[in-house]
Amino acid sequence: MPQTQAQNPAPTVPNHIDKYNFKWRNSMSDMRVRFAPSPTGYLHIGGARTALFNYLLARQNKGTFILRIEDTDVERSTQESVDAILAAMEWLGLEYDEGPYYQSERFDLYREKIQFLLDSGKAYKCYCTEEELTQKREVALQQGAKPQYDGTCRKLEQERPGQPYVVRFKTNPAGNTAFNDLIKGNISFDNCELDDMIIQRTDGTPTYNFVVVVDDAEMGLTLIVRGDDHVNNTPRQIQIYAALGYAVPQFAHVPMILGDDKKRLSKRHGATSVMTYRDMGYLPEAMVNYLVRLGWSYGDEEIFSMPELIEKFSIKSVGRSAGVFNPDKLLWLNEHYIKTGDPQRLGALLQDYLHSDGVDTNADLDAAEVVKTLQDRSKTMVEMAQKGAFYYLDELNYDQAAVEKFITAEQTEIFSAVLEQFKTATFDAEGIETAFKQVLEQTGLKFGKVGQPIRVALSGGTSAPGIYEVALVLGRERCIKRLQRAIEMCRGSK
RNA sequence: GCGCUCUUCGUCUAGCCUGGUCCAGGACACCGCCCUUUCACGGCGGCGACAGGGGUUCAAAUCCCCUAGGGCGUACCA
Repeated sequence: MPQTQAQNPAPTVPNHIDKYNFKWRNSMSDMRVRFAPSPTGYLHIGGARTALFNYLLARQNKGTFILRIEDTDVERSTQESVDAILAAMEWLGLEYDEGPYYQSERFDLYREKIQFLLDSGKAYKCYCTEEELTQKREVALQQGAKPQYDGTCRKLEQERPGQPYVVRFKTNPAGNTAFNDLIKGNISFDNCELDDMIIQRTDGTPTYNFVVVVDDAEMGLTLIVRGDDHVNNTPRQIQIYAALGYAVPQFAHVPMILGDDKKRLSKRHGATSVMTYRDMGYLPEAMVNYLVRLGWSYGDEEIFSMPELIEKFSIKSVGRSAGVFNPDKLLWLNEHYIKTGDPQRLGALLQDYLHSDGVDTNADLDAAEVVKTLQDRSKTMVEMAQKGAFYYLDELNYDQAAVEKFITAEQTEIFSAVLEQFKTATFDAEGIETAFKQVLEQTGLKFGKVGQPIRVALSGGTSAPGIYEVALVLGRERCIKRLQRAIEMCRGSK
């Protein structure tokens, strides 16, 4: 871990207000950024976007992207959540350079820093009980006053050995604390709005607002990009940086993502877990593209590959207002990436989705060719699997209505004619087309008459890729088998 | 309540800093037409916004003020 403590010199950055002689980090060079999720659930849309922005910035500036797991709340943190977050980041292609660091493994460091604050009179022990505090808060709220800690223990003359306590940070009550947010601009808070926050719980564990400062500083972070639900925490964190003698990094607070009712995005708005989008057949590049465009833009451009993003992304072009998550646009992007994706790669993916549907893909079919016939017709990989299952199925799931209409005694002639042609035709695009032309000549029918019955015979339903394509991908053997089956079915019908 | 902050089509946004080129551009969605062997793809077109009110100015989406609405925070959660 780099030693970054306290040697940061002059705040030459004009961006920064430097009222209290805080030491500001002063450049974007050697950029170090981080994503610091707390492992209390899966990686959600909002977290993924924050991670993505950090990743992009790190790559663009040839900096370092650090992953840190904020698991100081031992009660709510789980290993499953860590695994889920790691898996989601990997899926999205957000590779980190350092970490994951676990805060739960760094308690010694935090304890040391808290002791330092205690020793230097910048923090104090507070013996107020939780009940007392909530009561005071309620009273204050009722009287229309600020629900702040009243500082009872701040003035305590001596310690009370044996009595449980929390440690509070002694906030500077005078003046104000300001910072220049790279997204939101200058933000200033009157210090009287800040109360003495708890930095160590009764059980001895440190709290978020404290450890986040220690870690961000100790890990040498130059820029903090995080959700704007943290802007209110920033002034108190800045005071801690100062008290600990750390240089203050730059901040960029990313606006929240809202649901369609303009409320903070949550489960009741539908899927918010990144990984469930994979399960629903979304491609990671679609998710990345969607996420980055939510709150950021680059002229009129909509489509961005990861390399393009690394080149074009800019924190300056990130909007200041919250954005509504729009599943339709995500779907459209997914459709786009499926349409333009590499058939080979999509073919491999398709097999996985097929397997999830219980379809055996051990047939001698070229998955890439299968994909090519379905790319223009599928918005998701799940949809592609549904539409493409018929290629692999030995026993087709016939659409009843289609069968009653198109696989009847009077179609037998068509099936037989095509069957005969297929037996001898050259089985390539041209050969198949010729075979059909022959049939049309023989029977004197128009393609419209022949097409649907054959489509149903080969695919089981009335909606499928073009007949020539289907026949070609299926290959002679399967086509013949399916046509024979259709003829049998015709006999069975009246 | 208090604090911070935000406000251009239903949604994501361009434009705002450096007023005129904006009776506001793009994208998704929606609607219509065309293409078509099914289903799709695609092409073309349409609908649709400067939150409201004052001011400054020859001229305001762009500058100033007020109002309204939204989001976040106000935890021994992160």
